[in-house]
Amino acid sequence: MKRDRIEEIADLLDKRGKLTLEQLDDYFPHVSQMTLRRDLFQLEQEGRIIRVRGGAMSVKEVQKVSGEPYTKKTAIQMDAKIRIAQKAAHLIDENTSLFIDGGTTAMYLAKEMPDINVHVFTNGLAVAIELAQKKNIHLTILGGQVLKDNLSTASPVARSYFDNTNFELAIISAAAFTPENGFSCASQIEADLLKLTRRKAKAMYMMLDSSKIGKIMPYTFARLEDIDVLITDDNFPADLKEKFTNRNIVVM
Amino acid sequence: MKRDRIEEIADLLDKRGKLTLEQLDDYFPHVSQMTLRRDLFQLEQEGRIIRVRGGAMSVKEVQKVSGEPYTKKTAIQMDAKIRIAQKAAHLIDENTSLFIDGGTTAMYLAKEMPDINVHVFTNGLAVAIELAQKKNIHLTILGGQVLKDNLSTASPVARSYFDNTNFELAIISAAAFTPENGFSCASQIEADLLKLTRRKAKAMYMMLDSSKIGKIMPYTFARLEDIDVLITDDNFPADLKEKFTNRNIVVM
DNA sequence: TTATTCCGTGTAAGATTTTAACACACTTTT
DNA sequence: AAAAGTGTGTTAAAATCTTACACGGAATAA
Repeated sequence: MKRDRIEEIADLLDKRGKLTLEQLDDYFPHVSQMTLRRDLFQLEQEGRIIRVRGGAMSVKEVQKVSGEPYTKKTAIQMDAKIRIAQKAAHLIDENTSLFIDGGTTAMYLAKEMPDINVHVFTNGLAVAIELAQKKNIHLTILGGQVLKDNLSTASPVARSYFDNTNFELAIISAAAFTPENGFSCASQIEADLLKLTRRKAKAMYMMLDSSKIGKIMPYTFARLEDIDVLITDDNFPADLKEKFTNRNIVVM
Repeated sequence: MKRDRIEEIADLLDKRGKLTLEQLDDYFPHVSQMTLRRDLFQLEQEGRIIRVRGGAMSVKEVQKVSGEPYTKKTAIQMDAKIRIAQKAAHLIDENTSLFIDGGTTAMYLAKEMPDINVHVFTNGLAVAIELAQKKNIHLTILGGQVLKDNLSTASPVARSYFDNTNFELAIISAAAFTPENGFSCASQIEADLLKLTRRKAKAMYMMLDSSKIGKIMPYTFARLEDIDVLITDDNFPADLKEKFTNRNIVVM
């Protein structure tokens, strides 16, 4: 009842970005402004909206605007990445141990992750911050030098972490992909880490939005056949999809 | 003139997250509220802040992860902590290497840090995110299990990082202090890290707001005489101050 | 130089929005 | 059945914001 209305308000705000109390009143003619105010107050407490004079706006909306290098990046292909992240989140089973990389797609995955009992290793600061909010997720961040452009860590020392840890699954993303050059990224040290990850993990899922296809970055860390599942969006080319399915790689 | 003030307001908001008009008025006593309002309006036009009832908040603040327990904590004694952080920031020289812990005071220090060429080691996620915004700061984060309540990392493996690194200075904060029990914190693993830090660093500066005095936490990691400089606020008791200065510890 | 315009600012009244306090109906607990 | 709790509406008061106008100084034009 009350909760339904609050969720509806949250939805509206996420869609419209910003609403005045008057507009809200039009949507909900059967309750008073005061009630709507109280709903907004509650949503504010939950950190989902910001109340501004005259009404409220969605936090998500604000997060879209952005100015910084990293946050800027998150705007590109955001919708596709969120959808990919949602698919990936469904693939994660309880009581497992997995690695997630530090890219922007991974950050969306972190947001979409169910709050279940899993152990996550990551080299992404933003990923870690997101996951830290989930009560049931055990979280370990790999140390090392912080790469400022993507807020991930990379360090030869990371290897020492891996010596004593195990995980079944690695869910990672690449900055670029071509069938010839495989999955590549911008930094050598990151490529090293991901290669190492490939060896440690029993399975590797790759998140790749279609904008990455055809691009080449300096350091290849995996080839087409190295992965087990490819998670992508609807614009993924059909002919390329065949190349994966021919090798028994699940494309979804 | 006008632009300077506007930029200063933007800076303040980025650091403090949110300010009321009254607080702004305290910062800028020589101009009227109306002028500040107009400044805020302009910053809003530029998309850098959001005006909320009573004042404004930084867009960057919103873009950070919202609603986590950590941000709540930051409200306690915020003003004192910021002042302490400002003092500490002035003590940092260019071309040095230092360790900063992961507490909330440390996060304010990170915000106040000048963007100079230094190498910073930290075990704080929030600290790292802040410092990552500064172009000239080399940043290394210690890996390990993430403690969700204070967004810092702790791990026995952190030791392996320290084996190959050196820093002149450690600037840390404590959760509690009494003359008898020294500086203490809530987690054993964190205490271990800080003890180790003490041994690695040539000098140790302690940031301690006066609300911590008289409290005792389970794990002591340093005694009164272990530190070189104590950075605190104006409410620091005079008799206690003497105990430090008697041992040639600078209190500021 | 002098006049004119523009810009940034201050003041204050008026409009708007928000809060606080109380009342009421309805549900759940004791 | 009483008591406590929850969700809601109404209203007045408080807080905040906007609007309109005035003023001084700097820049520009005559």
